[in-house]
Amino acid sequence: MAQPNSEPRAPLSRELLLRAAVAIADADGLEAVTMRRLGEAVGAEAMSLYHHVANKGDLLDGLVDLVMAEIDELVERTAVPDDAWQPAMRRRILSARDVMLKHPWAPRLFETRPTMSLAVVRYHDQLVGLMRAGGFSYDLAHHALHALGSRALGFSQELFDPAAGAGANSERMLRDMADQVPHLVGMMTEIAHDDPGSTIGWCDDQAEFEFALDLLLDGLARRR
Amino acid sequence: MAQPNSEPRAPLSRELLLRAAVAIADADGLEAVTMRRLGEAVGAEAMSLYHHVANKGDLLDGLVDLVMAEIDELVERTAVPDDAWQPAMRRRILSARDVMLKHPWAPRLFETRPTMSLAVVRYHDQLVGLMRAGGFSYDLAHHALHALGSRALGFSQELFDPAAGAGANSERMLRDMADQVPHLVGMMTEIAHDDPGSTIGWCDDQAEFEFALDLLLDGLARRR
DNA sequence: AAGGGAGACTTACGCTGTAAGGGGAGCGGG
DNA sequence: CCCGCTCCCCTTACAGCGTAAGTCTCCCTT
Repeated sequence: MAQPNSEPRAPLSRELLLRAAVAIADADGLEAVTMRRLGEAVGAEAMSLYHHVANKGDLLDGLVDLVMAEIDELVERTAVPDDAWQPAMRRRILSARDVMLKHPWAPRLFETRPTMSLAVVRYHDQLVGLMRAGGFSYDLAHHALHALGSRALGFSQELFDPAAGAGANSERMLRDMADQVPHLVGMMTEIAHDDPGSTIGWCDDQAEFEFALDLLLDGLARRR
Repeated sequence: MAQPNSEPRAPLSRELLLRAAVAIADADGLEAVTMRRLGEAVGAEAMSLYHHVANKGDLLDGLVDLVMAEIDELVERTAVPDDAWQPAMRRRILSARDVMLKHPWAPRLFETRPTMSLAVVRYHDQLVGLMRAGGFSYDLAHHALHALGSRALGFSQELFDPAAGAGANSERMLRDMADQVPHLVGMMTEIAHDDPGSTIGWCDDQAEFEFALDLLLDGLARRR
């Protein structure tokens, strides 16, 4: 008997924990990432994890860094080096968005973390670098970061998400309170009429995101 | 002895609970609003609160409605009825921002709530109404809501908040990693040089918010 | 072979939201 | 007049959270 233990018992490193945590978050959401559940996923007890991460905050910070690395990787893979500043920023931000869409829990995580990781700071630094190369003053680049806000990282909290309203009956719900929100009902029915295919999911998030992004970038181009 | 109980024992209504919860959140943050702490604040046990709110989610929804009511009240008080759409929206959104600044926990609460309250829907409806009156198509108004995102409600998550980084040494921290983020260091030092008064709090959040808002509104005006 | 440290384990504490059931005051009907 | 019903508020308890503290068991080094 070469293996006295029936369990192979993987070596249990910080990397392993982070990847397992991503898997849990992707599958069941960020709130499902608990120390006990993570321990179970890697075949260990909750307290054993503390030999590889300082505490839960450290683990979450590790997740942020992992997501940022994924963004960097995607940016590098799609890089066309000598773009003008505007398409370059656009590409970078849309790459970030692609990664965020793969990890729906990431936006909330980024917003919740009390400190900003070095990876996030470096990401913004690179955006400022693009703008500087495009002739921006530091002052305008500074304004630009604030104008973009979370959109710079590829997301903007969708407060106005009709799909969140109990699924398929949200359209009906809106119609029921037609007297209370006449303009929204008008807006929804008209837009749904133009594109009768999808009444739920009646707006294309990707297109909306790009519209808003271009609105901002165009405005900045005009002020440059 | 007219009062057999030494404690006056207020009647303990939903309104009372909500107001006490706001007080706790204003004082110690949203995470301090627990059922036990709230019970203590109103002189009752935690479980007694469930006679007036369905559960904690219901309580938080009540807080959202309370904040929205405060916004509506402020908008009504500062209303100058027949503005053009752009200053009207600007005023409305900046009123919302004023309320959010009074309740720093509100943005996170709004983003965290799984469903959108009627009050929030009505707020957006009124924005669409303003845009319609200003000649917007429903399609453009729809784009506009997405472009504004959380800014429509007076906040935009400040991911890039230097004050969050351990207070007064964040400038020094940035300088220490100058080789890693050269553009940010350049930006910070130049802007701090222009206004040597405040190195921490070196950017005026209100001005930045208004810059971004106007960037968006101007862009929409041009596309109208 | 002995010593030591790394990495896993067990136990326990205080915190959370809330399910379940007990008790007393006020009030309406026989 | 008094019984019983209905509100409120109470106490108790449970499962789950992050994690402090202490213990055991290998394996590597000297």
